[in-house]
Amino acid sequence: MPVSTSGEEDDVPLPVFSRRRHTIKTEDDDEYVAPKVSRKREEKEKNDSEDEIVLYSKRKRQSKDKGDKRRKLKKVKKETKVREGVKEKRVEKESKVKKEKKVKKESKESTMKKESKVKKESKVKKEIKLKKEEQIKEEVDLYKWWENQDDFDGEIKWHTLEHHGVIFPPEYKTLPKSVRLIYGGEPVSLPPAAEEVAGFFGAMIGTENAKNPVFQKNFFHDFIEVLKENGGCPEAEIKEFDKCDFSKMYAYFEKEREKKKALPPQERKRVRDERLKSEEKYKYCLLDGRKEQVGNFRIEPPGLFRGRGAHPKTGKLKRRVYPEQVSLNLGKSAPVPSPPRGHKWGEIRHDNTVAWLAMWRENISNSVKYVRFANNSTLKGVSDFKKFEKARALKNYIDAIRTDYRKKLKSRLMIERQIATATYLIDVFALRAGGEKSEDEADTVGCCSLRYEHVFLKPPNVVIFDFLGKDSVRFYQEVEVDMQVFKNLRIFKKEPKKPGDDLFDRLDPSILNKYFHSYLPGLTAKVFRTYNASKTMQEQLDLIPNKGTVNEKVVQFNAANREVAILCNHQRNVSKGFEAGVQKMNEKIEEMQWRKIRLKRILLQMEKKLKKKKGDYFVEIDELSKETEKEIVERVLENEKERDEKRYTREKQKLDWDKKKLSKEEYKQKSEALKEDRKKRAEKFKEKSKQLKAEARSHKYELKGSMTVEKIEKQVEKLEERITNTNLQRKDKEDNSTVALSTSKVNYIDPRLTVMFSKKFDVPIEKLFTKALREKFAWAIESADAEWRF
DNA sequence: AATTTAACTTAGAAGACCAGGC
DNA sequence: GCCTGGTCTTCTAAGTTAAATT
Repeated sequence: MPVSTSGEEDDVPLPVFSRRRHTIKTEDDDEYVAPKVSRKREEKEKNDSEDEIVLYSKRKRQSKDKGDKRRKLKKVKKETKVREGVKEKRVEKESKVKKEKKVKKESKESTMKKESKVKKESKVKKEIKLKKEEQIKEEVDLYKWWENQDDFDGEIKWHTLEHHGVIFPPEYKTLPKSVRLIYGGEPVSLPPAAEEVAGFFGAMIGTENAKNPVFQKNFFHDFIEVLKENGGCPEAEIKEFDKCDFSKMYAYFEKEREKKKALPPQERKRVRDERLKSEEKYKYCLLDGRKEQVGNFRIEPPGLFRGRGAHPKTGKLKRRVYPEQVSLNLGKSAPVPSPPRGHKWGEIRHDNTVAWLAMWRENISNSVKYVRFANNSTLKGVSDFKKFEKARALKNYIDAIRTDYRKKLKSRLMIERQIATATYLIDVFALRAGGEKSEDEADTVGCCSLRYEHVFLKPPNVVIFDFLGKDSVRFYQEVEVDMQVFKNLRIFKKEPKKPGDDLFDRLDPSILNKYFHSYLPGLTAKVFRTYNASKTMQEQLDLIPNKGTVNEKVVQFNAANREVAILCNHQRNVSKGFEAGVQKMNEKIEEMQWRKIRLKRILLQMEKKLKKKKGDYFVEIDELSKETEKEIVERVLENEKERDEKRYTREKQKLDWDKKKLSKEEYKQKSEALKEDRKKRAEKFKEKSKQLKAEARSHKYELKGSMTVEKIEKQVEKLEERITNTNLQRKDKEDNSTVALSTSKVNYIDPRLTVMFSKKFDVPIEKLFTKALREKFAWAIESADAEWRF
């Protein structure tokens, strides 16, 4: 145990080790040597440097504030002056763009005409659909901010802002009287507010959440609270979760779900269109006179909080939000949207330095939720663009940063060593910053918050990371690290540290980020993730040869994307149907294999000499054992039988459904026909079954006159194609089962890389970006060419 | 406090499959 | 035998909201 120095512990109750930064013995010869200075001096040094940091940041802040103010003033002046001119210019530009688009459209139409003669109707339909989409897009997305980039630095985010407020979830409608909570065997009545909460849980019976004891406890606590607030339950005092029986409620919701599912399509469409129409006006807002889309204009409905991982608050009641709790952010001269009848808005603000339209405070952890612009909006686009440009700027500093941290890995100052080591981890393993978390959040960590137990050291230089990261996604990696990093980690784990203690006891994200700022203003830990993700993507794309079909190229692109996703540890849960899906695919492949072999046997039976001509072609015949074949045949038959049954019940159902519309005579006739059909099928099946089984036994086939060698060979070829295809699909499915590609595509890979790939490899961008992403990344689609590099 | 990143849920689209018509 | 269009199934994208960073 090292002797603690001076009276430092007095003020801050930190464990001893966290205040120590020297004299740590290591087992290896190349041990960490404490700086050869007196303790006093060391302390001074430390204090000095710490003081300096504080002073520095203070100074910086002051000057920054001043500068900001000055800049702000200047900016406002300049912008108001310039704005008018810009506006004019913009109008000009827009009309020009419009004209250009018109011309484009016309030429497109003429080519379409030509094509339509050749192509099928359905294709034309698709094109029309696309065109419509384009038109809608044009309406919204006329403004191309990226052609006007100069007016986007500075604090001011907008000059005028109008919107229609938010949509509130519908009021609670009480359940039918018969649908009750059962308490201790007796149905009880609940005040509507409490019934609603009970219903939230009732709807979740059977889910993993509802089985989670913490979820149950939190739910029940809040349920009782609401019950008490509303006068309680007249029949019984509800105080034990285990006495509650939600099955009536569950059954009711289940039935409602079924009903909704069974709704005829037209009715569904009608409901949907109605909803869309009533929401239309909330979808758009007016920002600096331009129409822009709003993202989440709906206030979150009440429900049970579904915290991820082992969240201490999971299951708590997320309360209903009323207009009184909602603040709107609007331009000064914008009309205030009228609140729902009988209500008032909480607050009207006019803050043009922020990018939100409305906010409210939620009751789970008392944080703020915002209504923001859509992903295709100017403001989001601008910040996305800036994000990627910042990551690209890091390119010019990364060598220096790497050289520095390699050097500082051996620094005599503990804090420097920790900074260097952390930077190494962030740079190499793409860890997140790892801010401190409170007790009432899930226990997840990032770099700075890594603890003793999250890192296992295996000499000489293997490290096993095992911890829960964001969203409680497990980060597990066994990796080789730089020798010095290994030594450092060992030092950071040195006694008296024990499980539960911070590995980087001198660090938090702000310290780390301050260090990064010294290289490049605005450089933070997360920029490294963006940089390394995009860098990796660039490298991976560079490896892809420009050949093959479009689909093959897309597969290659996805493989590159997957590398990035793995780097960023973007995982997803294996979907529940996955196992079964793979199994089914395997069976399908097996079946096709069997069909192929069967065809080849037929070929041989037709012409024996074929075997001599191309022996290899027939080798696989012997690779299918009789037992397996029998199994396959039985399975094939089983499936067919099932299908026939299903088909019958379906048609019967349909007929019964239409019963009212038909005369008795008609109905009778039709059901007779159905039965007849069923009988016929059964007979046919029996025959087929007999034949296939016999074939499997004897390998003798009944040849039909229409068969020719060429035709069968063609069929074999087709099957082969399908088999390789299905195999590929299965591999893709397996490879992607636990990896989420979209997160990196949406957030980390510079979209211009995707655009570059699209142009260079002649892959339509629609194959790589969904409609939403095409809109979000419109700036990239227009600005990158085939030669663009990250 | 404000913004970005993230996985989960769900609704609807795409694809597989099949029957019936040419 | 091939095409087409309807139906069922599977997959995906959009939407939602939790959980990070700064």
